[in-house]
Amino acid sequence: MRWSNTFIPTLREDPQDAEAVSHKLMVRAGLIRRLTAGAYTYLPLGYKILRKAENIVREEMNAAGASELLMPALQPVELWKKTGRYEDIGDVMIKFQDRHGKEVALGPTHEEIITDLVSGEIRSYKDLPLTLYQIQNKFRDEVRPRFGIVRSCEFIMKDAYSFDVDTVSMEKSYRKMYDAYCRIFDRCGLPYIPVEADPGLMGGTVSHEFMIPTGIGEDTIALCSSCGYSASTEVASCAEEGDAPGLEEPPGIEEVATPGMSSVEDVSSFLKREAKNLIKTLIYIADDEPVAVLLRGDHEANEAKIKKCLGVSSLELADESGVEKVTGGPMGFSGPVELNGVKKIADLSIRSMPAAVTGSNRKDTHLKNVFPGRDFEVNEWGDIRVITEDDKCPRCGENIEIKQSIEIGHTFKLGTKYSEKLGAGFLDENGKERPLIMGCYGIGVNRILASLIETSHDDKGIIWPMAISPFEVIVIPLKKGEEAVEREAERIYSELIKNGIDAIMDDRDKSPGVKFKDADLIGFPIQVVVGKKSLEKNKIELTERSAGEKALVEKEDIVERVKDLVKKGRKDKERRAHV
RNA sequence: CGGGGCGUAGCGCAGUCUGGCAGCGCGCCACGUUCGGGACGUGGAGGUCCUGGGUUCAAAUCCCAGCGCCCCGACCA
Repeated sequence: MRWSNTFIPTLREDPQDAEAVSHKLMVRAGLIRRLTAGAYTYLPLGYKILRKAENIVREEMNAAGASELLMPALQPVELWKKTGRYEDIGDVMIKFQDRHGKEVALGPTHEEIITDLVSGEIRSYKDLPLTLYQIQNKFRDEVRPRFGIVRSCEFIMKDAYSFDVDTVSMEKSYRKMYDAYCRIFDRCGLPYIPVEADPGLMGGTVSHEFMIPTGIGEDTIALCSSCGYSASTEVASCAEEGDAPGLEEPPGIEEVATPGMSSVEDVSSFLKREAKNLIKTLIYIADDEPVAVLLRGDHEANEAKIKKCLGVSSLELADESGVEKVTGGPMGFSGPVELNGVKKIADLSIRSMPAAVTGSNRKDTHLKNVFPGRDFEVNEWGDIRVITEDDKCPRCGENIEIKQSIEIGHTFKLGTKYSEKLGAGFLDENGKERPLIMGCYGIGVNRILASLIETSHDDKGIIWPMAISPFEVIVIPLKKGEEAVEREAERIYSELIKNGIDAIMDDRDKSPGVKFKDADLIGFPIQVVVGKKSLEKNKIELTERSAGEKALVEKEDIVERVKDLVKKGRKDKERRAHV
């Protein structure tokens, strides 16, 4: 490819609407442009990288025994109604009516569609196991798209689905996909961490997220460097706090005036008590029943854990009027003391709290010296909070780290959630009808690009690994019109192409500075610079983007040297791939 | 949906407080000189100042309404 023949609009300055490094660099390097919030055009260079990432995914999926197919993005909503996810997914699914008045949707994911397909085609245990996948644009009407292509409303997902006769066999299929994911992310050069996660709306019992720790992303994970424990903060369990220090003569409850102090922050600074000495009381509506959730002031509710603990499917914070109805007092002054007729669920950390501060269920008043057990009873104790940096590792007790991450893949053991509802069964050896046991596996293909840039860049720009770079080599003749320089650059370029190396020729009539800056910004792994001065000494300059050091190479050797470097770069990925 | 910020040439921004000729840098076009880390000179093109309404002799600037984008939160497969 010649630069002058393609379209690589690089920018000197950061776009004003980007905050995340990957977003800024993708726009500056001429990889993407935004059309509207959450929808991006992939320019030629960006699209080329995307296809390279797709191909790695495709190769590993095929190697793991999965078969590629392509389902329509356009889907009837009936199937979603059958599984009950029509309601669950709500406005995230983009829906509209076709000309016949039929309600259709743009697929946010394809469990319903593939299960419906398979239900009509799979009859016998002899057809199983089976794993199918596709790489396709998905549509989700996100509440808040952000970080460029990290969370967009239209994005590219590899979604795979496995079908098995029983859970033992499903575990094998799951493991194959899990291992394939590790190989894919290895080959992409991504520092991924698989963590235990919450299956959420997808259903099933167990799921794993593949996370890339970065400065951005919407997920946080808890990591233990001593034992290797890793889990999404959605599920990471919190160790119970120690026993309450036995006070000789516990002081009695005391009322204090707290005019206008309705937040934990207000109350703690007003009363000069640390947030961790406060008990906050959140009123939730769980499956239409009000529940009081008690947490330490400095802790955050983990709604997934609360749901599990209560065994409910819906959980929503009560609004102002709901709080008043339940507690008799205004929002911001709720407390567990004398709060009757409502179920109270408390985090384990509450148990050992001495002389806590709580709301009184009356306006502008709080209570001091409240002791759990003595001053109020709790219906249910549980681990219902989000893990914090102050917590210890739930496995080994050492310190843990909380890291913001990009979720790049997610694997689920679905079980029979979809197959039962959609009638996807098979006949076993005994002629008995049984539901298919399913798993599903997603990779955000565009997130591979964003994650790579987040984890691999410097102040000059992107540093691509050989496997995902838009081109493996850029050839830069320093001066347009200088015959010897141009002739030599052309020779090297055509030799590289002949040798199957993915090279680009910067044939623009631009100053050397511009060419260097652009090459660094885009981040081609290898730069071959042909200049008059070194050419007079029969030398060509060779730079590896990751190291940044220039080397002078005899011009007779340059093609071989580049070939070696490219091969080595490609080999690295293969070696990692087969560990 | 709540909080904050932004919207002026292709891109990045100043001008808005205090109303009075539409500006700067980069990029772009032409010519010339240049050519090893974002060259220089000369000349030039390019505007719905987000949209609509209002106030005023006069609005990018003040007022009202709306739209779009970004960040934080809520939400999330």
